[in-house]
Amino acid sequence: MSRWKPDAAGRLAKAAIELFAEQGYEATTVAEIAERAGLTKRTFFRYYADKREVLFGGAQELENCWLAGMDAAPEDADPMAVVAAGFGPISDLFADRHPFARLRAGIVAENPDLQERELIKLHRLTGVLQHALAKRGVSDHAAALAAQAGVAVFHVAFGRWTRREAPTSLGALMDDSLDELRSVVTATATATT
Amino acid sequence: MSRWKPDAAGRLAKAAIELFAEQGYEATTVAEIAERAGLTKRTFFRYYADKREVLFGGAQELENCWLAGMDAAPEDADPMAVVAAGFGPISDLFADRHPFARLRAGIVAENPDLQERELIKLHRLTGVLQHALAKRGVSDHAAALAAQAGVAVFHVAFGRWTRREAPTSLGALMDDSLDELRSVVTATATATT
DNA sequence: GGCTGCATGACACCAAGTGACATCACTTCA
DNA sequence: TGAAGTGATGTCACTTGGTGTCATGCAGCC
Repeated sequence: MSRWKPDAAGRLAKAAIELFAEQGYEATTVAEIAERAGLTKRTFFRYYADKREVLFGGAQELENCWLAGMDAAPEDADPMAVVAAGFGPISDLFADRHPFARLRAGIVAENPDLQERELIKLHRLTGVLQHALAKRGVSDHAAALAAQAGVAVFHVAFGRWTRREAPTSLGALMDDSLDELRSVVTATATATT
Repeated sequence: MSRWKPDAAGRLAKAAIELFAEQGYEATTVAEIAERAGLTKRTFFRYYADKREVLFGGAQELENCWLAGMDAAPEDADPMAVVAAGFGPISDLFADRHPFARLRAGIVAENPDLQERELIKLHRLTGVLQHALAKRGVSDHAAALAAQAGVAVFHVAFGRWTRREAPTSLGALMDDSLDELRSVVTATATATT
């Protein structure tokens, strides 16, 4: 019918973000999003399983990127170092997406449903990292803890990154957060008993 | 119009569980649930915010119960002991609900949406416990860790409890899980570095 | 009796999501 | 060159979750 247009998924995501930012998540309808993208509601659902998912398309990419980074870590690295080996690639992945991430974070922050979905994504990510560590021969407990810690560090750093107007390096923020975590944990360890 | 019937919420929950068990969660419609309870779809949504919520009505009760148990802990108890002080009351709370819990667990296990919701509930619960600990003067880090650990112990023990056909004591299972956690953590601590 | 408050029913409505089929552009191959 | 195939999209009808609104019946109360 109408001429073919490239990157339908991308156009849908862009339209969605814009509309969510303009009118709020709940107030915008999937049909509106599709219309702004020059497509149809039906087509929207061919690219995204549900309305929320349009904001979480990056999750898979993040996962792959992190895993790839971990694969590149030396065989004998300790678990936390393996996890941290993903920080660099992740930083690169998001390097040019600061404006998008900022907008997105604001939208998610205002809707409980979206926060639910984000929580799930982080949870799944943790599971994936844990599994990857386990396949490297890391013990179950250590893998679980390192994965938890890694995702927590990413989450904190990413939050700080999106809250800044001027885009700093996400990688630096992740390194900082990891340092903080280390000092907190060791401090607790000394103070306990 | 029709004669007044008591415990509408309870009847809805009962009808829902039955139907979910018979036909699956997705395959049963809110209208069906309401009809079996002798009510209307509209009335269902007056008692439960959404279809999933009918399976999570106990969350608030659990939360209150746990907090009450923690309140009863001695002023100078260490954080983990405070959290564990809720185990007794929780065990009592669920004492006569084993069949229900068993059915419910089976249903939740088969539907991703319901698992999402359960994850959120646990997450919220963690936050509440953490806050309660903080109000007692526990440091933020310790509160976060103790809350996480407590909820994890509850989750594991509850899973084991529901998987048993004969209802054992939930309290005993929680105590066991806590012991396991302790040994795992100390073992890791010694084995590390 | 009449008033008030509460739980519910009845009804219309919106938006998310899906299934089935048509259509258009583009490719391939005889 | 043209028929057949393929992939992305449109069209349309439909189900279901969820809500707003108003009517109705039952209770207690003065």
